[in-house]
Order: sequence, then structure tokens, then C-alpha cells
Amino acid sequence: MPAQARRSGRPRVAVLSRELILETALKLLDERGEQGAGVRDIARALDVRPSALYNHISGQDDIIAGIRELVSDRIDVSGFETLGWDDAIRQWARSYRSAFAAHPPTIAMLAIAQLMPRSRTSQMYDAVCNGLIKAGWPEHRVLNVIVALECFILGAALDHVAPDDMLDPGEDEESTAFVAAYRARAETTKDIRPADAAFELGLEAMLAGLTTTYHALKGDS
Amino acid sequence: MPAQARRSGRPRVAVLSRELILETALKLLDERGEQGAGVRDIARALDVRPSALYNHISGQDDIIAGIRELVSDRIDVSGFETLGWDDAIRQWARSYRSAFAAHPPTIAMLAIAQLMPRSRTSQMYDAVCNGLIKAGWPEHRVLNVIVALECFILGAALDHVAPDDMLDPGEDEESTAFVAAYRARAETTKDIRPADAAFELGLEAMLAGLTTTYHALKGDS
DNA sequence: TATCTAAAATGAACACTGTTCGTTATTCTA
DNA sequence: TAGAATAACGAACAGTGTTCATTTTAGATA
Repeated sequence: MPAQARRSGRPRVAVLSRELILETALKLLDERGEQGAGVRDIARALDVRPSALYNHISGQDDIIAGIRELVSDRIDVSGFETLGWDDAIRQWARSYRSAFAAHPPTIAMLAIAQLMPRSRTSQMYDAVCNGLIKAGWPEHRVLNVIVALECFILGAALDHVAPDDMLDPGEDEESTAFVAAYRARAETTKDIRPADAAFELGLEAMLAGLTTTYHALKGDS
Repeated sequence: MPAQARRSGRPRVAVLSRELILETALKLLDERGEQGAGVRDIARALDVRPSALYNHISGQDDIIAGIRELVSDRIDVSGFETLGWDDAIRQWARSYRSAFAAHPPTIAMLAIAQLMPRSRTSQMYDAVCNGLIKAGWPEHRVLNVIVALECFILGAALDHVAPDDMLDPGEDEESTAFVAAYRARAETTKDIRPADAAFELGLEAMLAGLTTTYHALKGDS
């Protein structure tokens, strides 16, 4: 924007901030895909030299962790205050999936990024833990339940991003069962995306299984 | 291995091949993790200059795609011939997860990469479809079941790759429920990796839910 | 108000990637 | 037996994340 190039030295008014860097990174990620948000890309978008970023972020890992925070903010945990634990999970899981599916390149990155203490992601986990514990789930099982659901949700987010015909077997006469199953599904579910159908099926299956476990555990105690 | 360095020019006996390169790359991934299988690492392991590889592979993407086929071969579908559908799925899911967990870069790729017709991956799907249909699952539901399971498995593969303490909330006084759940889990499950516990829990939950659906569908027909 | 320290930018490196290209020696084919 | 294709080397190149000395400014202190 500035017609004149910036000289060395601290500028009168700061041009960077951690927030600005992270939001720019997320925007670039959405616009250009996983490769488009390198340090130099972010710097160019902000009209700044790459090294200037390091006054606000410690490195690329830090950027990734920060982006995760931005995405996590869009996950809805409000149901754990008002609904039953299973309906709350339904709401949470759906918003979780769409939050990540909106930013495809981040899914794999964020799935394995170290959690930052005291972060908003931490608060998200806390809300879910709280809801499950209040509902009667044993404390030592709660995290396993959450992680298991998260695995499914993140995998579903990846699947959501994939093209609808990803699994199209074509005219493969060697894979008869596969071809038959693919065609049968195409005929019966025309008005709903296959990825959505699979997500709902899997979510309900997990919830049904967890409900059984839940009642069994309540009986024992 | 050779005491003498190799001079320029074509060697008397070829030292490289596409197969050798891919298997070396896979071995390095297993041994050293995601970062350990760069072009230069592969070349060093094969006692060759990096540029020599490009006589056999077109680039890094080609290496990853080739590895994916190697990895697909490790998925065990034999159970669908000998076991009940649920036990077969257990075996399939576990081998599926560990096959991909060993090779992080391929996880996200596989999840969204177009299926190659007549590939070994196609045959894998066919074996699973066949098993489920034979067991009595309605043809038009089989793919949704498989995709739902796959979402969970791939998500779990990502989780398996993450560090064990990824979710460690530290000394966060604001997230009391989360901290309590984390500590409770750490105390009760010391001898098993948290990622493994969550995977088994989720797998059993999905299977329980699917079993209920299975019986309901059998009753309807 | 003068002085000192911390902050925030530049710009020139550095180490590390994947990749290309020219050269050379060998094998295969006509 | 000539010529083309092959398969290696070695020297580049473009790209990455990152560090560091330097310069300018802001804010706190005496």
C-alpha cells in the first residue's frame, strides 16, 4: 500500500502483530492451498520483510499453532451446557467438522500440532470434558472418548474435501462387489452428498456404541 | 559399501531401480519418521548422488504415490474370507491404521487422492465390499459403512503420528475439567499408548453401533 | 528533559530443501 | 561396429525457514 518503501528501523506505527500475521496466514491458506502460506508469502502479503515476522512469532510451528486457535474458535461447544451429552456431541461434532473442512490444508497440519496451554483450544476441550463428566462419564475415560470422536471427525473433514467421485471404480471387471456397491449407493442416495451420508452414519454408529458403554458403566458403579 | 568412490558414467551393473528407491524411502520413513526420507537421504542410503534418482522417478510426488501403493499392500483383508464381518473389520482396521501411521505424508494424500482403477487399492475395497455383502449388509449401504470406518481409521492414523503429550494442558487453572480428565487418564492407562486406547475404544464403539444397525436391517428385510 | 532499554523494522546472510542440466561412461540395438 | 539410449556424477539453481547485525523509534527512568 505505501507508495514509498519502508526504511530500516522501527516504524512510527506498527505494521505487524501476531493476530494480523495469523489471519493473513489463514487467508492465504484458504486462497492458495497448503503451499501458499510460507513465511515469504505471508511477508509479501503484509508488505514486510520475512525476518520482521520473527519479532512476533517464534517460527513456523508457532504460526501453525496460532492458526489452529483461529479455527478452533468456530467450534460450537454451547450444547454441553444445555443439551444431553449425546446431543451436545452431535452439535459439537458437526461444527467441528465444518470448521476444519472450511480450511482443507490445515486439517492434517492441525491434527498433529502440539496443544498450547491456556489456549482457546484448551478451553474447547475443557467444555467438552466438563459436559461429559457432569453427565456421568468416568473421568479417566473422557479423553479417550473425545480423542476417538476427534479421529472420526478429522478423517471426515478430509473426506468432505475429497471429490465426490473419488472412489469411482469405473469399469473394473475384477472388482465386481465394489462396482456393485458403488452403483447401488449412487442410485439410492442422489440428493445427499456421499461424504455427508457417511459422516452421519459414522457419527450415529459411534454415539450408539458410546451410549451402550455409558449405560454399562453406570450400571457397574 | 564400496571402498572406492564411483566415477562418472554409467556403472557396469545398475545400482538403482524404481522398486529399490521406493523400498528404501519406505524404510527410511519407518526408521526416522516424516523428515528422514528426503531425496538426499534416500540417495545417501543408496550411496548415490541425488540426481541419479531422477533417472528412475519423476520427482518427490512420484515417490509418495509409489509408496502409497506399497503401503496399501500391507492392509490385511484376509479376514473377510474366514471371519465374521465384525472381526474381519477389526483386523482390517488395525492393519489399515498401522500401515498408514508409519507414513504420515501419505495419510492426507490417500484420503483425498483419486482412486486408480484396477489398482491394488481397488482390490482392497473389493475384498471389503465382498465380505460385507456376503454377510448380509444391503449393497447400497456398504460403501457408506466403509467410508465411515475409513474416516475414523485415517483420523486415528493421524493421531497415532502425533506426540503422546500433544494434549497436555499443563498447569492451566482455567481448564479444570480438562486437566482432571488428562491426569485421570494418565494414571489409569500407563502401559498403553493413549492413541491406541482411543483407537480401540472408537473402533469398538463404531462396531457396536454398526452391529445394532445390522440387526435392525436384517429384521426389516 | 536527557538517557537508556526494549521493540520493530530492514537486509544480508546461512543451511537446507527438491530439481535441472551438462558430462561421462557403459550397454543395447540396428 | 557405429549410434542411440541409459545411468551414473557433479555442479549448479531456485526455493524454503531461520538467524543476526543494524537502524530507527517508543516508552520508561532518573
